[in-house]
Amino acid sequence: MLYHLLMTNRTNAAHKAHDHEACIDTALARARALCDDRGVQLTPIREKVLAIVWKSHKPVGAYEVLDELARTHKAARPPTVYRALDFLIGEGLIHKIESLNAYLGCGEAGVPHTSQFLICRDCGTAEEIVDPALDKALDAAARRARFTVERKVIEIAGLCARCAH
Amino acid sequence: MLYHLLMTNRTNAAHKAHDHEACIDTALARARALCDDRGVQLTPIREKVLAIVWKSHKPVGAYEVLDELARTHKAARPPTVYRALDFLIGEGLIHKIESLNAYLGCGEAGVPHTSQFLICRDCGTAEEIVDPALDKALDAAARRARFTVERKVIEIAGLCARCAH
DNA sequence: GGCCCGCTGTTATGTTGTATCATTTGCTTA
DNA sequence: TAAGCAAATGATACAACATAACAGCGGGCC
Repeated sequence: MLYHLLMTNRTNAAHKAHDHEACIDTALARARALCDDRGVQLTPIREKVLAIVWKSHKPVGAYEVLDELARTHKAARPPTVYRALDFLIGEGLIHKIESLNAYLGCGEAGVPHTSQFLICRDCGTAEEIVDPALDKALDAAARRARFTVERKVIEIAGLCARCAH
Repeated sequence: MLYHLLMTNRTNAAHKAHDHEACIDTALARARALCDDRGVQLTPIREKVLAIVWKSHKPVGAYEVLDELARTHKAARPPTVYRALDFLIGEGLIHKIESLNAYLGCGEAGVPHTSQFLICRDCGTAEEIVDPALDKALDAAARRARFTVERKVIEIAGLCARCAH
């Protein structure tokens, strides 16, 4: 079941012209399943925030999430959003894009991985890629420096294939 | 001359217990030489900001720079600092550490390179490393995605060799 | 002199993120 | 059932990071 969801999502993410409704639904279903497995609460607010982040494949700012959330949840304030984002990051359901101070749905939720991001400055989309060779090279470099890795931020900015034409 | 400076600095940067006064002096001398070559102005404000960033091997926040700068330059305001930082980044004399919203002197100024950063969460120091293999792996990953790279952010957080003991 | 250009001064504001304490909710346990 | 507890949310205030916009100044150039 989880495997199926993963593959479905992966396929969608790989193509820009995809059924994004299905993309969101898949991500939410997977999130629900994961949280259920782990015994943590994907509360309505958290689920709504996750859905907002998944509205597109562009990283979304926290205050943009707040604006969206406030449409259905008048009491929403910055801490409401940041708590939900922190939870979602902690559960590996979204990533923070440090170079944009923005947040992006994780296309590999539930699968241990290190992501890299390709961020198009033209259309704003960010593609999450998982390249084990790159990850290994990074570990090797850290090891040479006797550095204990806890977190990796790899963000490549430029032009996506579509926008480079 | 430039080569000598580079090597001197590199040696210093590689050891934590180094003569940091010399480290700063070297960086400033190199910066002056580079700006002179390029016909751009390393004004007193810019040079002071560069010196402040080089005060340690820890990334420094813009407002920390501002506080320091204001000690000798009462008129300093946020734009003063951000303009200087932008200039220094543009000339490749400092780097911005995206995951910390902070700035770090570039140990390889004047040499075309892509840096990676090893940032210790314990002591706060950031080591700049240049690993061509890692860089190549990154380019290869981007190429596979038909992505045109313009900027790379590679920041590894964890524990440095000293702090991991 | 008159012009332009690069740099800095100055005021105000925009954007991103946290601290802190109060309240609610649902579960446990006596 | 009531007391107690933990997790989540509400609410207010503020801290930290960054930029917009316009004014003034000084040096080089015709």
